[in-house]
This record gives sequence, C-alpha cells and structure tokens, in this order.
Amino acid sequence: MLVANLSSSSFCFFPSHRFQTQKETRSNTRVKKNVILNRASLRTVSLEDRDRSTFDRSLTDSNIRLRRFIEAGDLVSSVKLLRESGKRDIDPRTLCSVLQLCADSRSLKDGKEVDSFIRGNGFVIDSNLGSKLVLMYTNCGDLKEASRIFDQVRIEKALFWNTLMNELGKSGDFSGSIRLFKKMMSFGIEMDRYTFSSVSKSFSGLRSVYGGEQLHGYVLKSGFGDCNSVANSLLAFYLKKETVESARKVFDEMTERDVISWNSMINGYISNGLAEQGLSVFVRMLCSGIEVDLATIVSVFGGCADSRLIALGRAVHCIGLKACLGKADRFCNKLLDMYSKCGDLDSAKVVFEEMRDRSVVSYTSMIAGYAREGLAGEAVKLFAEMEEEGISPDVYTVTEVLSCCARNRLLEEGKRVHEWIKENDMGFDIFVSNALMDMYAKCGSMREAELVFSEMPVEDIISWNTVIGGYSKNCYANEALSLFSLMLEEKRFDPDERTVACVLPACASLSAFDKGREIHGYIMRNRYFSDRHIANSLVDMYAKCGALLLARLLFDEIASKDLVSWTVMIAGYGMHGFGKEAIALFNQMRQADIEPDEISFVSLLYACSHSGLVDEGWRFFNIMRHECKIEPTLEHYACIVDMLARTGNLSKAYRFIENMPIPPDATIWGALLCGCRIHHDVNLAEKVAEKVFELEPENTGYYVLMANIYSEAEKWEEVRKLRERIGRRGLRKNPGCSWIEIKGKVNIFVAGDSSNPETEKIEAFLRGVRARMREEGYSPQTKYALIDAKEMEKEEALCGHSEKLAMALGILSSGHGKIIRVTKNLRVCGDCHEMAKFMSKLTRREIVLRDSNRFHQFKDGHCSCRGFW
DNA sequence: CGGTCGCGCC
Repeated sequence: MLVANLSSSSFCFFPSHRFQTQKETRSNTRVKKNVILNRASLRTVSLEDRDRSTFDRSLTDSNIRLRRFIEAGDLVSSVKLLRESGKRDIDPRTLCSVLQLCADSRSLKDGKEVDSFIRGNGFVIDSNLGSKLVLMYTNCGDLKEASRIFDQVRIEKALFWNTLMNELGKSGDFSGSIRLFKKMMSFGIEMDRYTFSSVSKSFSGLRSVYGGEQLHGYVLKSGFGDCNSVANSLLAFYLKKETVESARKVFDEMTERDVISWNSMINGYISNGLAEQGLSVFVRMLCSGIEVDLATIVSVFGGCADSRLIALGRAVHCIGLKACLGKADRFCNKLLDMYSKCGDLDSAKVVFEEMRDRSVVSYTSMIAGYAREGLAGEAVKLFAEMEEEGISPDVYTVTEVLSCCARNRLLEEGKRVHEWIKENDMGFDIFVSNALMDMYAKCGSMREAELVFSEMPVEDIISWNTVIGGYSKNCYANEALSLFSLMLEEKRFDPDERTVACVLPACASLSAFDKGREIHGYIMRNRYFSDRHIANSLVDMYAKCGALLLARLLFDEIASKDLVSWTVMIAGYGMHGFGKEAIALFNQMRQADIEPDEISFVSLLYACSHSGLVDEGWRFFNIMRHECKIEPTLEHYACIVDMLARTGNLSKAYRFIENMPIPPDATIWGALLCGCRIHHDVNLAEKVAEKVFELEPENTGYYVLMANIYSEAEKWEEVRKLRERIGRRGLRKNPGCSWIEIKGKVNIFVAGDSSNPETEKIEAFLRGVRARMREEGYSPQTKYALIDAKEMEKEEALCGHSEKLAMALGILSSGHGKIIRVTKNLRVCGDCHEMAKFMSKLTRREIVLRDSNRFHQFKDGHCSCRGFW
C-alpha cells in the first residue's frame, strides 16, 4: 500500500505527530478530556450551588411547565414560556430538551430564539449544551452556525461531529467537512467508526486520492483497520477507476467481509469497466458461502452484459431466483437488459412479457434491445405501444428511440419522434436534443440539426461535437471548420478527443494543411495521439493534404495499428500513385494478422489502378474473392473497370462489365467512358455513354465527358447535338472550383473568377506563363474546354480554369520554399495539367494538386501521376 | 434500473 510511503512524505496532509498508536491517542485523549471535564464540572457545580441558594417555587414551576410542553412536543408553547422566563427560572438540562425539540421539529427560528435566550442570559455553554446547539443547527440546516459552535466549546461526543460532517458532505461542502475533521483531530476527540465513513465520503467528494490515502493511514494507526464498516468506507473511497487496485488491497486484507464489502468490490470493478475481475470476485463470493442479495445480482447482471457472458448470466438468473429476488423490479429490468445486451433478444422478450409491472425502464431497455439488433421497426412499434399501455416514455426512452432512428437512417420516424418531443415538451433535456441532432445529422438533414442546435438553451461538448461531426460527414467541411473555430473563439468548451476526430476529416477533405497542423499541435499538447481514432484520422489528413511522408512517419508511430490505420495509409499511397508501396503495406498488414475488409480492398484496388498495376489488381481482386471470401461490391468492380480502361483494355473492360453478377451502375460505365476518352475510342464511348445517360440522366459530368470526347475527335456537330440535349433537360454543369489555403485562409476560385483581390496580378502572371509556353512550342489545349461556348471564350480570354488561378495565387503569395497545395472538386483539366508541369519548372516550385480522383505532384516539369488519371 | 458525439473506400 501507498500509505507507508505517504505517511513519511514531507508533504503530509496530517501532521506527522498525529500518527500515534491507538493506545497513545486514547491515553492522551483521556488526560485532556479529564482536564476539561474537571473544569466544566467545577463551573457546573458553582452554578448549581448558586441556583440552589436562591431556590424558590417559581423556578420549579417554570421548569416543570416547560418540561410538560416539551414532552407534549409543543414547541410553540415551550418557546413562549421561555420568552417570559428569566435566567434563574430555567435549568440548563431543560434548555437541552428544548433544543432537542427544536432539532426534531427542524425549526431554525425557534432554535435561534432558544440560542439567544441562552447567550442573552449568560448561561455557560458546556459540552452538553453545546452538543444540543450543534444538533439543533445541524438538523435545521444552518451548518455555518453549527460549525461555529465547535470553535467556542469543546464537544466531546463523536456523534455530533459526525452528524455535522455528514451534513456538510451532503450539502457539497466537503472542505468544510474535512476542516471539521482536522479540528476534531487537533482537539484530540475520540473518534468512532462513523467518523471515518463521514470523512472518507468527503475525500471522495473532493476527488482527493492523496487525502484518502492519508486517511487510510490514520485509520490503520488508530486501530480501526479491522472495523468492517470503516474498511467498507475505505473500499468505497478507492472504488474509482484510478484506485481500484488499492481497493482490492483493502478488500484482500479485510479479516471479515460482509455482503456490503463483497458487493462494493464486485460493483467497483464492474462499474469501472473491469467486468471480468468483478465477476471473478463474485465467484469467490459464492464459494465463501456469503449469501447474495439484490445488489449483488444486479451488479453481476451488469458485468455479464458488459462482457457478453450470457452463460454466466443465465446461471446468475437461477441464483437470483433461488434467493427469491425474482419479483424485484430492479432484478427484472437488469435481467432483461443483460439478455438484450448479450444479444439474446428472445430471452429478453420472455422476461419482458412475464414481468409483473413493466415500467418505463423495462420498455426503454427492450427498445434498446431491438435497436441494437437492427430491428428498428420493432423498436419504433414498441415506442408507440407503451403509450397505449399507459406508460409514458421519458427522456431516456426518447433518446434511445432517436439513436435507433439515427443508426438506421429513419428520417421519417425520427421526425415523428421530434413532433412527439415538441408536444410533450421534452426539448429541454440535453440528451434528447443531442440525440435529435445526431439523428438529423446521420439522416443527412443538417438544416434540421442546426435548427435544434440553435434552439438549445444550454449545450454541452457533445452537442458541439455532434454538429461539427454532422457537417464533416455530410460534406460541409467548411461549416465544420467554422463551427470548430467558433467553439474555440467563444471558449465554450475545450475540444476533446471526439471533437478532434470530427474536425480532422474536414481538414482532410479541404486539404486544409495548415489547419490540420494546428490541430496536430493540439493533439500533441493534450496527448491525444494514443487515441487510435485520432491517430488514424491524422494520418489520413496528412495523406489527403499531400504530405505523404509526414503521414507515413505518423503511421509508423502508431503503437497498435488497426485495420483503419493500415487502410488510410494504403489509400494514401494509392492516391499519390505509389501502387507498389500500397501493395507492400497491404502485405505487411496481412503479416501482422490483420484481416482486410471490403474497404481496405477498395483502397488497394484503387492504388493498383492509379498506378497502372493491372496484373496486381487482378491478383488482389481474386485474393479478395477466394481467400478472404469477400463478395465484390460495385466499388470493387469500378476499381477493376477503371484499371482496365485506363490501361487501354477497353473491350476487356466492356466484357467484364457485361459479365458482372450484379447490375452495373453509372460509375462503372463512367469509368469505362473515361477510359474511352484517354484512348480516344469514340465508337465505344457512344455505346457506353447511352448506358450512363440512362442510369444517371441528371449527372451533367457525363455529358461534359462525352462532349469532350467528341471535341477531342473534332466532331463538332456531335458536340452541338449533345449541347442541345443538355439544354433541353435544363441541366447545369456542376461548377468546377479550386481552393488554396494561404496563411490559414482558404481562397476559393471558380472558372473565370475575378473576385479575388489579387486577380490582376494572377491574370498577368498566367499570361506571362502562357507566353513562355508558346515560345517553347506548347499550344493551349483548348479541346479540353467546356461545352458552353460563351464560357469557353471567357475562359480562354482569361487564360484560366479555377485550378490555374489557385496555383497562380499560391506562387505569387507564398514564400519561395513552400509547396503550393491546391485542391479541386472535379478532375484536373488537361491544359491545366500541362501548365502546372510547365509552371513547376519555370518557377522552380513544387505544386501538389489534389483533384477529385488523386494527387498530382508537379516538380521540375513532371507529374507524379505519369499519365494515370 | 434505461440514454447522446469520433477514424478508412466510393
């Protein structure tokens, strides 16, 4: 135990001379006590002598009358009589009785009047009278006044100290309670077992492990270590996550353990997430022959639920029935919850149906059970049913139903629950509002989530995390970052692990490198890197910001990598065109016995296709199907088609699509259409385009792609026809835009944009670059231009797509050594790609351009994509 | 007794 060290520590809460043996303490106490008692008795004797000398009938009368009122419990008359009496009429013992009556009646007003009678008449407040005053003030709730009396008079009996310490603790004034305890020690008052339980609760309340340990030492020194209830209080003190092992030590050293000791230890382990240890203590308890009670069984059910030990749960169910606990509501509810958390919904249902009176708790647990098993319909149905049964759902039920709707993307049901919440006025509950926002966020309705957020009277960190995460997940990365900044600016909450895990993907999707680095700093300062969610999203963020080496360095720092860690790194290599490295990493992952899933295969196959590794791609596609038994999804097929089409295997890709066991969607045919463009196969493109247009008639991107194929083949008539076709449908092209982060600010450009304050400089710069390119024999690749003739003219005149503008701004406004990082929402255009190569050579700057598909790293006139895009 | 928020592919 730590006590030995701590008691000799120089920074000791308890003055070291207080560490005396029990014997010493007691004998010292006795000496002091006698001195004080002698003094008090001297005073009392003299008082009584005086009273006796002036003895008359009226005094006896007043005392007798007063005692009668007191015995009858008539406080009003007692105080009235006291008011009319003088000092000589009243015996101090009678005063004690009046004070007791005030204490019992919890009447502070009368109590104060008695107190002022005592003080006004100059009664000597001895230990007895003082104790009663303390009791009166304690019971009447004036703890300050009660505490003050301890300064004025020596109270001998531990009971009064204990009672006040308890009340101070209950009122939250733990420090006050501990101050009283210190005073009790310095007065040398003899303590009893209740003293220790009161004060240990206060150290608990202060979360002062140090104080608790000191108290522990004091308990041992003063010989109370063997007292069961004192040991139980110490157990209760130590039963927190950080100190369970100290609790275990106390428990193991106890000579006699009662059912409370066992229950405390079991529940202590289980409620701190150490279910297995708690359950093994329970098994020991059974062996020791101590009889279990309701608290034991209820805790153990929780432990079985946590560790999914349904067999043990069933056995404990029997033990509980044998102990005749089967009728208790808490037993049934916890049992039902245990079965449902262990995935045995049928048993849960049986318990539920056979329960005598099903409470709102029973219904909530049952609904949670359905929700966990994905039976959202059943969950929502039960929610409706409980009202019909006359059981009103409460905030717990509503939160559970909402989280069920969120998990299962049930927007309509969720909205109906929202209506119900409004009708039943439950929006005040922070859990309910948070769950509501999460439901809307997961169902993709960020507008509704925002509305709930704006109407919350108070929010907590979870509310902010939910909305920030909702923005992140729903492609509102800018909004996610803004809200995150607002949270910091207003110093509402310090970001926690969840916040960081919500914001990093937003940085990743925007390629907000500087912002991401800032958050990285925050992660290091708060030691969040050990959180794997965070480490993984950090690696992903750096990879998506083009800082692949940094991503790899951090990846190597992750102590225990999980599937996601490997997947983000593989995907990172893939999007930068490092197919071989992605494959090597994938093999390492399998050597580390991490089983790949469908997502990691998507990343790997894309890595193969982005690097033109056809044979490898095929090999892994087959490994996935045959070795890992993963049924390919549309994404996997899209990777293969993309891979074949890019490398010119157009007819092979076509046949592959035709033989797919699942119906291909537009992205599959779209991948082939891209290949047709790269390899200039207009005939196949026309055939493929019709399928694409049929599957996704609203997606303008495909019309643009086809138009480009026609214009590259100089089939202008076909371009015109296609343009007409789009016009008839009233489609608008999804505008291309690019952005670049400069000094923490994101600058966004669309094609032909002149809204940036630096526009003139940008245009001049680009005209200069174009001129140099012409001199060196490059011609503008206008065949990549858009199909809208007007826009085309404008762009040509302005010399620029959005990515050109962003790159130019980057070159013009950042220091020479700095890498230019531009991001585009669509694929980069061919002319821009050529120009970027040229610019990298001309200005000797490294340009990293991330488009919707992959990274292009331009250096000395070359691009890392080597044409695979 | 029962309840809310986080990472990877497309």
